[in-house]
Amino acid sequence: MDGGGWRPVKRTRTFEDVLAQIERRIAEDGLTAGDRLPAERQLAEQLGVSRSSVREAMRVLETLGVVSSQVGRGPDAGAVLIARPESALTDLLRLHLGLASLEMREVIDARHMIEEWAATRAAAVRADTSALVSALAGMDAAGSAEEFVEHDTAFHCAIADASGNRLIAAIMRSLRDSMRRYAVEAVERLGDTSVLRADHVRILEAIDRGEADEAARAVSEHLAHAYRS
Amino acid sequence: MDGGGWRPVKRTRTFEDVLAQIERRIAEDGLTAGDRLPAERQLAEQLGVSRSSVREAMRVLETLGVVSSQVGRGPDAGAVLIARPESALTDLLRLHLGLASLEMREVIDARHMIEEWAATRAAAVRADTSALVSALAGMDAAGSAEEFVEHDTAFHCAIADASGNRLIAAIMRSLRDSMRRYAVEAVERLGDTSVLRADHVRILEAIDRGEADEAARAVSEHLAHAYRS
DNA sequence: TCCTTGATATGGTCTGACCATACTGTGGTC
DNA sequence: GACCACAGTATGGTCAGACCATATCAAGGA
Repeated sequence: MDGGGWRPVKRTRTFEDVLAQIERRIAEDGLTAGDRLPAERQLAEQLGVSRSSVREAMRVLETLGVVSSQVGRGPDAGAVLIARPESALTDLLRLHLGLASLEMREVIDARHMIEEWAATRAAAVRADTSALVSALAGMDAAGSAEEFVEHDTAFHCAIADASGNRLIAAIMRSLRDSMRRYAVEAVERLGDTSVLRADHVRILEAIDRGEADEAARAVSEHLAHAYRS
Repeated sequence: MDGGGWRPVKRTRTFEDVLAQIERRIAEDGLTAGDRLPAERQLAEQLGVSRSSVREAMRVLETLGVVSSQVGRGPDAGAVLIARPESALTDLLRLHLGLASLEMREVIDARHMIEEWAATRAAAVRADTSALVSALAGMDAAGSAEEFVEHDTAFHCAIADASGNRLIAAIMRSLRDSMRRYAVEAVERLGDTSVLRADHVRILEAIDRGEADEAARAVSEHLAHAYRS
């Protein structure tokens, strides 16, 4: 038994303290993307820790898509706050797919879920579809499966963007990133992409007309065409 | 102009090299959750880098929910591969909400999307609902809003689990984590939780009977009851 | 006015040391 | 033989200090 005696046991690692302090500062000072954090050496001195601990905290923040570090001197140098959740999600998916703690099937299904939801929502809010139109043009001009997939990805991510939900759009982008190779193989297997192009037009028109149910149906059937299995 | 001359410019940081090497090793050796990585000092020597760089790489992997480091000696010590995408997603959401690069509205909507999809899927596959039943019992016994939300979260996460998609289940858990305070306030504002309880039973029964559409409807109406706005 | 050049602040990396922790093995004790 | 105390050791966690590469800035000269 401790008998009530208490001594200050260190339970959190130093870099976790640094993380908490930075997070607190972000909340209290209302920092947002574009603002700068103090330099590593300065932060270390302020918090009374070594620069190594500060650096480990910075790696965490960088991994989560919250800061970006630039070397050199000047207004753009140092640690700047950013808002790139995609990068973290992409790394997350890639590593967990590699670890076999996720299967491509699950990624595909999640993508299906998001896309149907986003198309419904985009149609409901009569979203601007100019980004979808230019992605369509890109696909028409594509000369290889890789190029086609590139613009196809842009088209489908534009649907997610059009939903107006940045979180879901970020997840969508990461999912597509993880599926990249898979998508290219699917297109190569398919050979003729005219069916996919027709699907895209149908989706686009449904969103333009604000027909939410038709948009969802069109997306669902399109994905069935693209990844029939 | 470079005139075609080429000199070996260092474009990636050392810890990124380490990350790539570890990722490669995971892929080539087919490592999965539970396997151990070499010790930091050993890894540093193998890769010809300093221990600091190895440590920064470990922080990244830890942030992404891929490794867990234990001090001491023995079979459980060192860096062990794990599969906890939730922790990364939870940190991601918390920080981006703090940075105002995400709004609670977007989190709520994402949660709505997932839950409807998961309920549909759970009903379609006639998933086991025993976890839902025990969460229901927990809610009946709850004495405070916090306690109620705790078991409510368990109930809704169990639906996501029942969908059979680990990625979507992990996202669901992180979303609920981020919404925790918000959910407690919603329940306190509501006062009487009998409507929510009835909704839960309706959802449970729909899933049990395999009625996918009814399950989705029940979830949708339940969320409207819980977060009417 | 423009360019050169040195000063400087920044992140990136390395070395080497020390600490706290937790297992491992050894040896003594009953 | 069974048990326990204790030294040994491998692990991550932290620190201090140094050096490098890079990018800007400021001073000075052409």
